[in-house]
Amino acid sequence: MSYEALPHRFAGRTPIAAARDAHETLEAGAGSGTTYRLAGRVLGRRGQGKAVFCDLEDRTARIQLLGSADELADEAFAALKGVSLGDIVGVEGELIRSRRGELTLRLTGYQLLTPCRLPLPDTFHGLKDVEARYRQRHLDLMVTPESRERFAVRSRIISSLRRFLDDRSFLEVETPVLQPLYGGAAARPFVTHHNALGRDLYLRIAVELYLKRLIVGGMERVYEIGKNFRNEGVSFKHNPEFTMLETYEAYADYHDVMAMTEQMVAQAALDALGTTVVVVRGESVDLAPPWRRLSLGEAIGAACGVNPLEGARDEAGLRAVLAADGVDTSRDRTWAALVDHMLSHYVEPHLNEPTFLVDYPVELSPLSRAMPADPTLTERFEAFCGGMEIANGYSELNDPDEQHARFEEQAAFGRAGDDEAHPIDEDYVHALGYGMPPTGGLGVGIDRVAMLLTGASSIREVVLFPAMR
RNA sequence: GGGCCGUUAGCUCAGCUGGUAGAGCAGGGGACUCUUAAUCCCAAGGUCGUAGGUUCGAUCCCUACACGGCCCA
Repeated sequence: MSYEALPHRFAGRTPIAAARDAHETLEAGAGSGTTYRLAGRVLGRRGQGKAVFCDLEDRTARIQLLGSADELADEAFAALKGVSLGDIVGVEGELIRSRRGELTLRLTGYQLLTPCRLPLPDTFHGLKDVEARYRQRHLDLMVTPESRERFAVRSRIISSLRRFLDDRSFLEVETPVLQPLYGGAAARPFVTHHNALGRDLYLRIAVELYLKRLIVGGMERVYEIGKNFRNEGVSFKHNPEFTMLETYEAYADYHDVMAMTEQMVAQAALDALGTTVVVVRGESVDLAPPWRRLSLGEAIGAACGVNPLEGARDEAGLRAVLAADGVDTSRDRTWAALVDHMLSHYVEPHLNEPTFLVDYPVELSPLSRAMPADPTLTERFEAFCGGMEIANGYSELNDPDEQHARFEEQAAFGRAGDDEAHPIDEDYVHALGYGMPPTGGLGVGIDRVAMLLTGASSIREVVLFPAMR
């Protein structure tokens, strides 16, 4: 088969679902009198000699085709008899319902548009090999309807988030992926090199510090949806590149941001699924506001008996609590790292319902504003659902001197062996010197939200081409 | 990083106590005018993840490694 002889286009086609929907009430054995042109991939074939039945599938639906020697030209019928599973074809004919009750296009025209030259996976059992589904996503999408739907949900989530923010006068912006200095999160970066500039650059681990410069500049409400890169292990909830939404709103604090977060995620669920109720790890969970709010210290205290945020910073004491439960703390170099470890060990896995943990220690939150009543804590929250962190936000620290001091403290953590400590960003501190209004900021892990709304138990199910070894 | 499990035809899977492999679907050829996991006939398809070891003989037992899954850290 010469590709040059194959059509370059197929005009006037109707989505299969639209053709089906228009004739749902057609009776068995009856014709609709309506002619359609359909195109898609052949995923089933049942030969009958002088009659051929196929199943044609496009993005919207599947429908049966019936081609008979009586109604097709000899050449077209011969071509149809030679069809292979997986071939992409264009057809034309009257929509009827077969005697057995199946909506069917009775063909008067048939054209091969593109052949499938390789054998398809078993069209009955589908592609079961998880590794093959990730490495050859095109095959997975072809034969796994659930997979196609999962990525359609993901797409609807992202458009819902954009609509939500656009409706509230947020401006979508784009900031550098290649950065001279990384920041905005506790993570190890990827390093690359710019030949012409003769210097190393980092792939961003967050967009936070750039978006806040825009707030200093007076943009007031900004957001960015894009890839972040973190040079860390992969797990069911970690991919080295992942999609994050960050928003910054001038004149708002973390309470405002929490309210927006729960509304925005609930709206995304409504837009993507038609409901705010999702099934998470076997339990039905409602994402409708308001979400539960718990203080971080009390949540840890309730789970293990020790509230690490009460009294003095007792590094040895926390280490002993974790060690008593068999947790290896050898890589936790600071008191803050131990608190973070307690959170992820005792609390996070059990937060199935949407929950805001609030009031994080200052050592763990170098970019958040301190609480007036207790400067050891900050106006910060993280949102959890399904045992995962899905969002993080705070009242933004806008005091340049305090920010500089926090960076210095981070540098000390770095010298103590914390390889996720923030580097000092003098340029950012300088920008704060021009005055950043009181601001509330937010980061949302889009992949995690997509997992939540699709019931996926691995991030690889919601990332089209996940990182594989 | 640790533990457990898996890797056999393009796909889904069998393969006993160690004797160099089978099925269904797909792909090739043929029959069939209402089938829908269509059916029937014929032929073809394999470095049993990789490398060692034990053995007369290894898909099978042992070791290491690779890749993947699940659980723990």
